[in-house]
Amino acid sequence: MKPQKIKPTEAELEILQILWTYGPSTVRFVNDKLKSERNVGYTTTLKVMQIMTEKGMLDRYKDARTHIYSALVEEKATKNQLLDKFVSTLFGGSASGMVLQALGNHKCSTEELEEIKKLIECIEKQADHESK
Amino acid sequence: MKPQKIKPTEAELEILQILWTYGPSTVRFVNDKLKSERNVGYTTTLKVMQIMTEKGMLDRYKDARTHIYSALVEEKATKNQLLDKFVSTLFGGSASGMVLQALGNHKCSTEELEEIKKLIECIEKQADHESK
DNA sequence: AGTCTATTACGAAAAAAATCGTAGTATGAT
DNA sequence: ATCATACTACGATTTTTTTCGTAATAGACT
Repeated sequence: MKPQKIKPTEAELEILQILWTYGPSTVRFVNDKLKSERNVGYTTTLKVMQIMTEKGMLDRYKDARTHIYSALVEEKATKNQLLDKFVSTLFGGSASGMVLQALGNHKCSTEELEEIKKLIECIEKQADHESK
Repeated sequence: MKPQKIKPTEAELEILQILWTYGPSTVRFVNDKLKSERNVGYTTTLKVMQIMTEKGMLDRYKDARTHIYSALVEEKATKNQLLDKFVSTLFGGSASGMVLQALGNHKCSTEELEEIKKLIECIEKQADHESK
């Protein structure tokens, strides 16, 4: 089965991000989180989440008088797909090009940099093994 | 002067990418490039480029019977801004989180990995100096 | 001059996304 | 039972983006 094309809109992505971070939530909760960033009405958020449910991005169940929504699309897979697209549109498919620009412009802590280095070494070691 | 908010749409981004890569071009050229990816009519591309010109993203001058368009928005700055937004929407602002996921999932050549490592060491060295 | 061709201008339509008002419904409190 | 409250459902509107048809224009060719 081909991995379905996930193509959330901006608004949908914001909502997914909240559900991924905090787990299954009510519309009220999601809307409150959104409002800490920008102004958005309750029914707007509700509507978007209803549409997402129709599209199969979210699932929901009734709990007392409210609905609890949860993300059906998997966080890692979705982000990977978006990352892919981002890299291919903006960096001609070169992940390293994107990484170089990201590192050059964002402040990462020393710990974070160390973690990245560690991962690189790990990848290199693997490649080394495979080539034997 | 505040750096203007650049918010190209998908279609606009594709066009910018072509202009950044190949330099000032005609609509015909851009449309041909686009068509190698997906189907899009000539007047569609023309229209988008005209709108981009109105918005101040592109500039153009008349050459014989055609127009030559060029990007007014700077490549690096634009990509940085988009990267910023991407990181903040999808990775809670953690550039390293994004980098880790990117490296984990894209194949980078050994040379590319080395280049990234080099950059990291360079950044670390700088930080070290500054802290003295 | 008349015809062909490549391009631009203009406007409209279609499609996609975001927004919100209003009404209905159910629960809990008085 | 009545009222207040907190949701949901529904539909409509607005805004943004994409798309393209048609007509006007200007060289190039004969």
